[in-house]
Amino acid sequence: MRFSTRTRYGLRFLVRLAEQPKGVRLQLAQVAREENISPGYLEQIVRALKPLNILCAARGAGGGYTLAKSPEEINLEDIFLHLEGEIAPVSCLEKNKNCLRMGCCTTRTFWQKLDEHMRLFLHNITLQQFIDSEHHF
Amino acid sequence: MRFSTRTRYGLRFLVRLAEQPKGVRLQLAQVAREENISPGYLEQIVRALKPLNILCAARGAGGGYTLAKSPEEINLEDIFLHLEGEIAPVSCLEKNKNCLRMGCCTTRTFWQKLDEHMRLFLHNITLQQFIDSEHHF
DNA sequence: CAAAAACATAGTAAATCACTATGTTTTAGC
DNA sequence: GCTAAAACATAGTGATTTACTATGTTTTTG
Repeated sequence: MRFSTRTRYGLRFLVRLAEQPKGVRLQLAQVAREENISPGYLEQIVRALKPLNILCAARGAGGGYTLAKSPEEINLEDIFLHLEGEIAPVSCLEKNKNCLRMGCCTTRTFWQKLDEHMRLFLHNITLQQFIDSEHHF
Repeated sequence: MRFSTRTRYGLRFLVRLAEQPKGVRLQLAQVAREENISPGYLEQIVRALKPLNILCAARGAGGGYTLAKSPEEINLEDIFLHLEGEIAPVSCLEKNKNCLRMGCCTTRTFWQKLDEHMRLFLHNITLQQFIDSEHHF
């Protein structure tokens, strides 16, 4: 069970944005340099976050990114969902895939519980917790 | 975030053994047939469980496997550890690997918490819960 | 001693991962 | 308006991992 670099890098990018005072833009290339992440790769990752609508992008020279919401309104379940593709721990649980063993599988319910447990954990963590020393882990 | 077929198949094999009355042996090939798993692959998986010492193997004709402990003594954390290799959600947390960003990483503590959370969840689930309708998920 | 089962290692096709390369489009500043 | 800088976008690619298969050896029962 392992999360990809996509999720790790993406999260670090978002934490960087969350650390910024409201309205202050950060450029992707700069974050990539500071975080030691390949700029081209980070661009792909950030693009995957687009449909989530938590990013404000300014194009052109002097552009950059800000968060479209405040950090406490952004939870990790959503972020992980967009970066990992799906969080489901086993392929049997993916939607649009109905497992043949569904009726008889002794382990299916377990995997569902694990999935729920994971989602709940991630749902209750917001970007705010990464920057707030009070709620820091 | 996804668990491999190794873990899924291995778990199903162990649940099969747990379902059996105490002392009743099951043959790997039979389980593989009934669970629709490649026998050769299942052998590899079962071999990975060996160091855990939860299996009793009888070699030779008429041989097979039983559990070496009662199902409520076998928890999923141990099983997953042996089947997945390591449960750590990100490579930075693996032992014998000291991440360069360790001191400055804003997300490391989060990954540690996720790791602990996951382990605790798995630790509190035993094979018994898969066969017991009372404690069934 | 033959068959059946566990034990063991090596190889392999397919998929996934972690990028790189090569652009296009938009905007700020001169 | 032109140029540089930044976001936006797609395709390709080498390395690694996954999910097996193939080919045995060893042990035990009948």
